[in-house]
Amino acid sequence: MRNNVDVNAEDYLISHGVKPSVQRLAIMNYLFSHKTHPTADEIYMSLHSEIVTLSKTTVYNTLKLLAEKGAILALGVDDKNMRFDGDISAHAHFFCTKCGRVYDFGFEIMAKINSLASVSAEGYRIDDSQLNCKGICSECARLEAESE
Amino acid sequence: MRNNVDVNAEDYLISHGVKPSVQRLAIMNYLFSHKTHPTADEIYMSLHSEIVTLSKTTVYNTLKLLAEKGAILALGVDDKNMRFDGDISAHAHFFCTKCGRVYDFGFEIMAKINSLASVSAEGYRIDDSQLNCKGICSECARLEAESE
DNA sequence: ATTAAATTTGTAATCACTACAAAATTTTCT
DNA sequence: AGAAAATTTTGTAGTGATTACAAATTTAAT
Repeated sequence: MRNNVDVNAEDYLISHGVKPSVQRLAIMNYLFSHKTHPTADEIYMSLHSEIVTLSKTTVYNTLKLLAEKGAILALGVDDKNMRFDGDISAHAHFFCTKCGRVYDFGFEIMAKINSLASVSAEGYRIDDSQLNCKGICSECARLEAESE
Repeated sequence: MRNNVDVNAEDYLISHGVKPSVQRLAIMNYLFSHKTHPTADEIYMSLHSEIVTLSKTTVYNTLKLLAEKGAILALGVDDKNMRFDGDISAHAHFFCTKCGRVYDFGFEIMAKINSLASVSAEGYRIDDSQLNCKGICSECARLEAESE
């Protein structure tokens, strides 16, 4: 399930209670094919060329809807922009404060966390659980080391 | 260490490499005595009465400085406002989407996560690690149940 | 005391995101 | 099919948290 390459976006939306439309399918497919955790603006910029009439408001509305329906993840790792992820399987995220890229990791760890009864045992009804990490990614660390 | 009631703010700042000042001490003490994970604006509003000359920019600057120095936590649980925490011990946060309150929990879980080698083993240099949860808190759930 | 360095302050700007209402599209009903 | 209702999309205008910046103030150094 980690790789939704062969998942049909139309069926996927329907199965999450979202009525498909040209715009919604385009956004969903974008998230399926771009594992970069894009911002709303990046999605808009990219889809704008193929759907000329697309509005930025629609992108925001759709992303909000998809997140509410549990079809995508709205990530809070980057405190400047919201980032979106078409992969809803349990995993953690790493935000590089140097290059701004968001990486997936910790699939095992998040599965373990979510399986822990104690997380939900404190009387709260948890709808969303995210493990967000920040720091310097390996590539940026290497570039930094080289330039010295 | 979970309760910094008896910690001297001046010593605390110095030990974190922050030169104390009237404003910095006031903000640090506010976070020590208010476990509500306040926003920058809430801190400003509250301290404004005792330090009349206080500027909102100073509050933002100070919070940023303290977070960079590791003296406080800048929380990304609430995607509208940044929340701040004077308790830097490893623990998770729960944001109630109904009332907006932020609760501490998962002290054991976060300690476990941070001790797991796999978290830092993927080549990234992790500086900050947060487990952020969202949902409905027990009080809001009770109020909702009563009104029905 | 003077000069330099660090800190604070206020205003103006930024920019991600949302509100809102009109326009366009899709669905429903007869 | 055709009209009416419901849904979706669009564009503009706004909001509000955060930052940029430069002047003013405070603190430290010579």
